[in-house]
Order: sequence, then structure tokens, then C-alpha cells
Amino acid sequence: MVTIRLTNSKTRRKEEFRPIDLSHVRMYVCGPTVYDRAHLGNARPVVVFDTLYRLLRHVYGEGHVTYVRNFTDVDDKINAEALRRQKAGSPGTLEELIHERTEETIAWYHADMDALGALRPNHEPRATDFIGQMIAMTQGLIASGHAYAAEGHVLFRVRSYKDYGKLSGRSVDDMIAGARVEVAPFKEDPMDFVLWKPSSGEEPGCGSPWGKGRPGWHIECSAMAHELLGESLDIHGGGLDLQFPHHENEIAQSACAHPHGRFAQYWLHNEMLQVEGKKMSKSLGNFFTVRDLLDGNTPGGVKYPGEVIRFALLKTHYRKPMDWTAEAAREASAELSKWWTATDKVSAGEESTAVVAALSDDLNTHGALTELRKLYKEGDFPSLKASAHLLGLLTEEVRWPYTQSLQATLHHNPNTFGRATLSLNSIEDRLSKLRTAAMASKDFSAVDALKSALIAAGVEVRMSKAGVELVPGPDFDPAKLEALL
RNA sequence: GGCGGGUUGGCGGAGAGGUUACGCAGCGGAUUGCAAAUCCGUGAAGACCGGUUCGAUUCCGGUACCCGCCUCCA
Repeated sequence: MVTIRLTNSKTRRKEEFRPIDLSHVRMYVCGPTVYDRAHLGNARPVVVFDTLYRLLRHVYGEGHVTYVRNFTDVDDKINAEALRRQKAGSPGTLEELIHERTEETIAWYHADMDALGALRPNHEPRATDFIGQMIAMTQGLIASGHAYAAEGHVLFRVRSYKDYGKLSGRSVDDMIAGARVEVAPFKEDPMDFVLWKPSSGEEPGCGSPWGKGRPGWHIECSAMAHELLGESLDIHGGGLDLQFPHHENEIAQSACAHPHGRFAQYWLHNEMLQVEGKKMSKSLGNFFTVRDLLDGNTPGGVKYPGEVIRFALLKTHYRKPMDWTAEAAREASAELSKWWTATDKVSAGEESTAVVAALSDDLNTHGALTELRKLYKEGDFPSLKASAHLLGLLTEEVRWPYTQSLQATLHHNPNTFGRATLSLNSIEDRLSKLRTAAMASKDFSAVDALKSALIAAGVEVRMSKAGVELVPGPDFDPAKLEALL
């Protein structure tokens, strides 16, 4: 069996990955808070851990990996949006409006992450479905002396867990010394964090032994991970920004609530993403949601297919900060286009051991891409296709618009793109005839006019001795094509 | 202030104590009505200072600069 090595944030070292149970590898990754569209930064962990999931399935077998990624649907921003809608006259109770908002956001999330070629995890628990478990866990922590209730809140007693701070390399005393936040009067210790907080008047909440309220963010992941994966699991992932306090608190809660479990053995953190060299922010105008990029709602109006976004994200190792640039996306697009052309009519063969080896070495996706380039150069297209699938590339799900074969487009997208494909076929035929005539008459004006129109419609025109070929590109506009008929 | 990460050729970006990274761009060539696409070839690096070593871009120490977290933002 292939040995996978992963950098474990817990030990700060690259370690051999040994699952607790070879026949059941368990991974938990912190998912989104569903208050709005996922932005590009949210996409990075999704793509990174999706690639790890694909590797684990390859190595341990598809049925032997359980991947859990939660939806945090308890959040003040969600509540605020629901309240805004209610005040604007939307019908329904606040609870209903909250549900409406989270359902709509989850649907967006699914659509956007699907476009990136990310497989759906085995479980996508919603925090609101596990409130009972969170309350039970909180009660257990109080009973064992690790938590206390105060003024409607329940707080975790940080000093009761000796390893607090170990994951993020912080000492409790240092943190208190440098703290900038105001300490709530009911806290025994400034570092204690909330397990349960009260809901006032119009705020949504549910009943608990401590009155109406809602769970704290950290307890959600601990409870869901425990419910779905058990006391001990193999991998826990998330963005580096979650390492402290979120993951630190998760560890403290889970370790104290389940002293016989080991919680997560391997902690993986992806580095942050920047856009054009700057931190993504609305004020700098470099803030993009995944949907913005897919739909071309960007400064240049360029549309980025999900596969291009995915490729660009995989170009940088997950533990390094990465910069999203239009240039990197262009390069990704060019390479994918070549690979699609080469592999389109080829059946997937065997996965390259070099690609598997690269991914197994702490998920070296860039190294894997280099190996894919070698396969392309060597002309081993069946292996290129199979190996690219390990990275979630060249899959049927993300195939459009790199279709070399128009028949294939018709076959795979009969409803959406059928008309466009037929148009392309007929125009291809016309252009070919015009060109043949022009070769004899030496008057190429008609050929050039049609060619320019096609390029304007986002269609790549390939003319050679072999004939004429039209390939729709990322900017393909079926409406403009129709106009040429 | 505390903790952590980074600095590689024009750009992006890896691995390895000594042998070509790779991709993009550039340049030269093939092909082409023109172009696009494709293919072949090619120059170019390791922030700075010191140490270890026969030999360091790769290990160790220091300096400078950049970035992140310490604020429920992945």
C-alpha cells in the first residue's frame, strides 16, 4: 500500500499517515457558515481537502473513507439577514426566514463547489440538527468540572485542560498578557470561551437547561464530529485562520468530554489566499465570490470555468500562501485546453504511480501537475486522464467548455448546448467551404470576416491542412453564434 | 507586544547537500493564405551576512523585508 505522509500541525512535522482503522479512514473538515455566497478563499480548503479525499479513496478504497464537512447554520449574520428580511416585509416567522436563508445559501454552496469539481462529502451535517448533542456534551463538561454556567452562558474552563494552546503554540499566560478584548464580567478566566450563550427577546434560540439560547461555534464541530465519526478520528482539516481559537477550543472540548478518545490524530491547515498580491477585501475591489468568477462578474468580465479555478488553486502547495492572479488562471486554462484536446477521445487508463507518489508526499499537488505534464509530453494520454482524475481534473463533471469533439459536446450536454453545437457544426462546414474556395480565388475576405465573428463569439478557430475545427472557449457566447447562422 | 509562515530565473512555482525542475512569457525554428492552436530547440535563479562541509539555493545562526493569527474571516 502507498504510504501517505502529511504535515501534522499538532507536531509541526511531516508524518507517515496511519489510520486508526485501515478499513475506515475518517476525516472532518470545517465547512462554511452559511450566511452568504462562498468567496474564493473559501474554495481553497474545499479543493485541497477534496483532493486529499480523492487520494484517500484511491489508496484505501472508495467505500473505506468517510469525509464529513459541516454547515454552520447558527450565526448572528444569518439572524441579521433574516431580521432584515422580516422588517422588509417578508412573510414568515423569524425561524422560517432563517431557514430560508440557510437553505438558499447551502444550495449556492453546493452549486459553486460542484462547479469546482469537488465531490460531495459523505456527510454534511447542519449544526441545527445536532443541538441536542451539543447540549449533552456541554452538560457532560459541566459535570466533569471543565465548564460552568454563569448568567445564562456556559463557559469552558480553559485552565482545566493542561494542553490548551498546544496546537497553535500559544501559552495561556502569554495570550492573556497580550489580550486586547474586553473580558466579560461573568468569566472566571479571561481565556474561557462560550459553549452556550443566551438569546434575548427577538433573537432565535432553543430551550436548554440554561434557558433559551444557542450553542457557541466551537462546540458545534466537536459535537458533530463525535456524532458522525466517533471519539477518535484520523484527519481534521481547515484553514490556518481556524487553528486558533476554533481548533484549539475544539480539541479542549473533545478531549475533556471524551477522555478515552483521541479526537483527531492529524491536523491539517491550508494557508490563506490572496488576490493580486493583496488580502481579499471589499474595499480593495479584489473580493470575489466563486460565483463571480464562474459568471464573469470580474473587472475584465472574464469567465473562469470551475476547472480553471481548481487548477489554479492546485498550482500552489496547500501549506503556502497563494496568490490568485488573472495570469495564473490564464496559464491554467491554456494547459487544461491542451490536455482536454489530447484526452477527450481516450479512455482513462492506469493512474501514474508518480502522480500518486507526489500527492502522497504531503499532498504535493504542484508536483502532481508536473508529473501530469510529463505524461502529456510522453503522449501517455490514458494515464494522463486517469491521473488527472485524482486531482479532480479532466472529469466529466467539469468537462465544458474544453470539448474538442463537437459530437462529444452534443452527447454530454444534449439539452443545454445542443443548439449551439449544431450551429457550430453548420458554421464549421460553411467556413471550410469558404476556405477551400478562397484557396483557389486568393480572396480571403469572406473567410476572415467569418473567422473574426467566430472569435468574437468566443470560439477558437483552428485551420490547418487537415481542415477547419471550431472549439468553444471559456468566453463562448451561444447567442452571438446564433446570429451568424 | 506574543506566536507562526515566507523570501528561488522576467512571472508563477517544486524537489533534492553535488547531476535539466516544470509551466508561462521571451528568443530561434517547423507548420500556416494570414492568424490561432500545436510541435521542436533555447538563455535566465536561489534576499543579505556568517557558520558547518571537499562542496549549500538545499543544513545551522543572525540581519532585512513581506505575510498571517492573537477580533466566531477558510
